Amino acid sequence: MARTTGSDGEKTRSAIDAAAKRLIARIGYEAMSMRQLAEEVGVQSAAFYRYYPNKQELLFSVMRDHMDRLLGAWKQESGKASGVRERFAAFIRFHIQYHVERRDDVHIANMELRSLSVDNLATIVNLRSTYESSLRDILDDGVATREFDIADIALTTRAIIAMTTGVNVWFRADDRLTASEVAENYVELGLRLVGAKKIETIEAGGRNVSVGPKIRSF
Amino acid sequence: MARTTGSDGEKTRSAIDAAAKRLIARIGYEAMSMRQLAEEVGVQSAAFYRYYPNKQELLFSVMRDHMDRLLGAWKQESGKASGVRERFAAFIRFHIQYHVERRDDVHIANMELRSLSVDNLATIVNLRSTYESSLRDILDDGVATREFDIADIALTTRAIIAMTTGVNVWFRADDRLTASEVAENYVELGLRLVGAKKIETIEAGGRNVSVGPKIRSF
DNA sequence: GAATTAATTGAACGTTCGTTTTATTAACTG
DNA sequence: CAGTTAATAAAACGAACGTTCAATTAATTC
Repeated sequence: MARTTGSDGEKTRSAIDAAAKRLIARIGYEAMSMRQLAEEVGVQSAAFYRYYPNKQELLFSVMRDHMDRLLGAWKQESGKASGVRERFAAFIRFHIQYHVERRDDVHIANMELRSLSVDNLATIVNLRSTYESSLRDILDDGVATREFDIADIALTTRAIIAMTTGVNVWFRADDRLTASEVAENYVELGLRLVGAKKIETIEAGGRNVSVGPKIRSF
Repeated sequence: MARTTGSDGEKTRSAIDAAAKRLIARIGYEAMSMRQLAEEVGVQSAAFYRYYPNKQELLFSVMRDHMDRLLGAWKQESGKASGVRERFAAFIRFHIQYHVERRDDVHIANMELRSLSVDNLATIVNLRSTYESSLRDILDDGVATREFDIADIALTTRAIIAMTTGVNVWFRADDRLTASEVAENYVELGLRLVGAKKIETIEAGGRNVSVGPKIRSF
C-alpha cells in the first residue's frame, strides 16, 4: 500500500495535532509512543515525519501555538475593560474561561515544560512570563491608584496565577458550578487578595465623581 | 564480580530512594531509565530488583511514603494551635514550610499522578483528599463561628491549596524572601481569602473577652 | 494521458527499555 | 571454619522505542 484514496496533508496534520494533544494530556509526552499516536490518527508512524521532523518538535509546536493563541486572545480581550478593578476582573474571567475551555492545551503547557529541549524551554518560559506580567501590570496600576492594597506585588501575582490556574485540577463541566460561576467566585477571591477597596461613584452632571475609596465590607 | 565489599542492603535501599527522588523530580518518572537510576546509585540495574519488584512500585512507594509523612507531620503540628484563625494560619505556615523543605517529594506527588497504576492512583488520591479536608474543616469551623466569611467553602479550600502549593513553582532558597517570610505573606493572603475578621481580645480579670468581630482593615 | 508531485505504507535500522537468570563473592551464623 | 544467607555483577531476554528508507499509489499539472 501507499498513498490512500482521499488522503490530504492538511487533514492529516490537524488530525495529528488533535490526537497528540489528547494523548500527551492524558498520558504524558514521554509515555506517548509514536506508534500509539499514529494508531490514534489512523496512519502508520512513518507518516508523521512528513509533518514534523521529530517528536520534540511536535511538543514544542503544541506548546508554542497554545501560548501564541493565549497571548493573542488576552490582547484582544484586555482592550475592552477600563479601570483597574474591571481590568483585574477581566483578567481573571478570561484566564479561567480560556483555561477551562482548553484543558488539554493548558495541561500540556503546565506539565510538559521539563520535556522541552533547553532552547525550546527558554522560548516557552519567555511567553509565559509575558502573559503573567500582564497581570502584574494591573496590580501595579491598582497599587498606584490606591485601589489595591498589596504587601508584595510579585508574590501576589504568582498567588493569583497559581490559584486561578488550579481550577483545571478539579473543574468538571458537569459540576454544580458552571465555568462562569466559578470565574465570578474567583473574581471575588481575587479582589480580596489584592485588598480591593470599593469605589462608589455617583452620577453628577454627567461626570463620574469618586467618593471612595472605602473599606470593602465582607 | 558479585557481592561487593562493604555492601549493605539498608544503605543501598536508601541510596536508591534518594537517587530515585532526585531523578524523577528532575526528569520525570517515564523519562528515568532503570540503568540511569542504577548508575546514579553506583550499582547495576539488576540490583534494584532486590529492593523493589518493579519500577511502578518504586514510584508508588515514594509517593505513598511522602503522603504518610505529610499527614503525620500535620497531625502533630495541628494539635498545637487553638482558635480558628490560629489553626488556619498554622496550616498555611506548615504547608508552605513543609513543601519548600521537600521540593522533590512534593514535585513528584504533584506531577506523577498520571504515571501511577489505577489502584495506586486511588490510594494516593485518597491520602491527598484526607490532607485537603483538614483545611476544609478549618474553613467550616471559621464559617460556623462567623470568624470567616466565605461564599463557597469547597472552592475556597481548593483556591488556597493551589495558591500555597504553587509557591514551589517559583520559590528559590536564595531569593529575597526566606521560606518563613513567604509563609507569613501567604498567611495574610489566606486570611483575606477567607474574609477573616479581626477579633480584638482584652484581658479582663484573667479571662479573654472578645469584643469583635470587627471588619478587617486593609 | 504522460509526467510530476503529494501522501502514505511496510519493513527495517540500531538502540534502549524493564526485567530475569545465573553465577559469584561478602558477610554472617553456629 | 564450614554452612548459610545477603548482596551484587554480568549477561541476556524479548519487546518497544524514535526514526529512516524504499516502494507504491493518489492527485495534480501541463
